[in-house]
Amino acid sequence: MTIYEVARRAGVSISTVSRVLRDSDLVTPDTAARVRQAVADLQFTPNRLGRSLAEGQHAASGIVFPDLVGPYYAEVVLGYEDVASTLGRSVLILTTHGRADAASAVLELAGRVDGMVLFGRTVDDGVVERIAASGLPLVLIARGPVSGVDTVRTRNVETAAELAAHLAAHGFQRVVFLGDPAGSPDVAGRFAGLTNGLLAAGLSAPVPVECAIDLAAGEAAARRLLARRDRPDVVVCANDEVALGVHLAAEAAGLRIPADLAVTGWDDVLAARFAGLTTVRQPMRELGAVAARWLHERISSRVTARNPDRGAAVPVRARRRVLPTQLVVRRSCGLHPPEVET
Amino acid sequence: MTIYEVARRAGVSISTVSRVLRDSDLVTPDTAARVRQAVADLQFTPNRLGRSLAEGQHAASGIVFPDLVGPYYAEVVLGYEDVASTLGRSVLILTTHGRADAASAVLELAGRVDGMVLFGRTVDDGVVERIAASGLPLVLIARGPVSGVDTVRTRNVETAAELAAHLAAHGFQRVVFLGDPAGSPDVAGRFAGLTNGLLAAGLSAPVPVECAIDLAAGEAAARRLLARRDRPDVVVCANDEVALGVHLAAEAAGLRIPADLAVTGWDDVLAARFAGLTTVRQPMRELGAVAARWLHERISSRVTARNPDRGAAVPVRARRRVLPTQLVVRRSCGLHPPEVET
DNA sequence: TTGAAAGCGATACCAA
DNA sequence: TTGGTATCGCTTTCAA
Repeated sequence: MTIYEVARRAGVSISTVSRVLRDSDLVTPDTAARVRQAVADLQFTPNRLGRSLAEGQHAASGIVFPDLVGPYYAEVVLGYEDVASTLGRSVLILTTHGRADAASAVLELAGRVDGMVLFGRTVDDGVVERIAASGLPLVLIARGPVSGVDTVRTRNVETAAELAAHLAAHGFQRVVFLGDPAGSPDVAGRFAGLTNGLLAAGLSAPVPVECAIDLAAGEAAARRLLARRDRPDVVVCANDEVALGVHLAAEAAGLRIPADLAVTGWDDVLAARFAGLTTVRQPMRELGAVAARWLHERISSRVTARNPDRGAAVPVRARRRVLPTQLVVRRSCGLHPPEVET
Repeated sequence: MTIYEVARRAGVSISTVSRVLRDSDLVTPDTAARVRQAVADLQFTPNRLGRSLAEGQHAASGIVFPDLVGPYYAEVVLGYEDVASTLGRSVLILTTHGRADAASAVLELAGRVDGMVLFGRTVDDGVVERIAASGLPLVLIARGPVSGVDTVRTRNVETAAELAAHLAAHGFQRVVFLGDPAGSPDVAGRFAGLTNGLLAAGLSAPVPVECAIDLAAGEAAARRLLARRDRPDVVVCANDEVALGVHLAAEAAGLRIPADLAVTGWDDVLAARFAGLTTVRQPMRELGAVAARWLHERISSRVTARNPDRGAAVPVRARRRVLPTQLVVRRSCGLHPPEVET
């Protein structure tokens, strides 16, 4: 079923059918009606490929995640999809799963979209630079900046320092950080902020214990940690799921939280509320929404052969935005109110 | 940057470049090397539109959700994306948000993919039938069957009846169901099973109280419910988020769970574990994974002009699969072990 | 083994 | 206001 059959049925040329389809006003109401009738009769839907090829536009954008496990990514997708679809763009998602061929998958995706959003821990900066150099509009989420590319992230360092101050006020001494700072910029920022905060409070730097970002890993790591003679006072976790894993391990070991062990997380997922977990709230949907909006602006202001110069008012230089985060104190970090010196 | 430039640089025709790109063995290793060199030099990536148009294949599939809020959908996407991308298909997602123009958005998506998965509560059967009639491979999730279309769902009725029996054994009398059976087939099944189970146990049918499927709605509904003189013994919720909302409302009202009020949910999200919520576990990832696999089979066995008859062994008749679910008893439904008669 | 050329299904320019 | 036709970038016969 193509535009040719519609044209034949309506007794017009394909040009006219195309015009009617695009709501051009260069068509007599009468002819337009005949064409529309034919379209309805044949239940015709124009083929996107033909259309996109001719227009030089996919009318789609992509978002690349390292992984899709847990509420964090789900919320980001949600915010992204919502905005992107409102802006008339289809959404393609891709998960790299830390696979070795992630780069080729991302490159392949790049060929299907008018622009894309890349999370940290998906592909390395070399790939990002290559794609950026190809002229494809790009927005980065939760990763270090790449020259010339917009970046959105959430505040890690400052809020982690705030958390550290809070913990210091509780009087904790032995602080362990559960997570892999080398694994992601977000985690690195949290670790750095925690370190800063503890040092500023006159305490020693936290001990980092490498741990993957999921409940099972947190639980396993905590099991080992809690069996040690020099059990920590408080375990600061890279995210809530790790913290919830610690929670389970502590429970299994017969330790009470926070009496025997304090725990903190990051993200403020739903479960954190019910576990009474002290954590940091991130505007996850907003992260996706901002990325979608920025990407759209970049795409629609792009100067191409077919789009000589619409001259939208988008800054040429790369934008950076850091969304605010908020410390959420619950019972897992100790009895309250502590004597916080502010 | 097109195949023509690569051809010119390598000193061959575009046919040859295309062959090399497709790894055809009709090319001399020598020529192939020259072409690959040119491809590398120019950092050439073939345009997907041209390719798809020529092949008559998108190499992509879509999945349509009513909404993306909460862990349930996130897990389904995860299972879906994982399988689809492994099978070499890009994934497009679309959320209808109950919008009025959902049908046109879905139809538009249909033009971008080789097949798609449709959740319940997205578009009505008329649209599904129309798309199916157009020949696009389809798989339905969590919705009533449509003639000729594969359907995957999870067990609702039987497990809800099992839950009912468990609650009856606890001795509860006044059972309220929080959720909208008319709103989705899943919820309808849960309500029906609950009713069956209670009646079978000699109790009266549950009272349905309409409520949207989210935490805030559950909390609000519970606030009203708990203020009433004839407060229920147990509130059976359409899903976990509603149940967690009830949890919060009960807490706020100074009621203890389960002593003053029992609550149950559905889905077994992470928070359920930490809230001690009795619920039903659903294989959500598996739901997405099965849908992705079935869709792929339908797509690849489709007989088209370009694919005369690969004759893959896919049944012609529509398949139906009901994935098993599992009752997870925790403390929110009462002190244990109750005297369950089995 | 390679190349020329005919599509694939739209859009849009240029004439009429 | 309409129609003819080149074009988008690639795949794939059909010849050579």
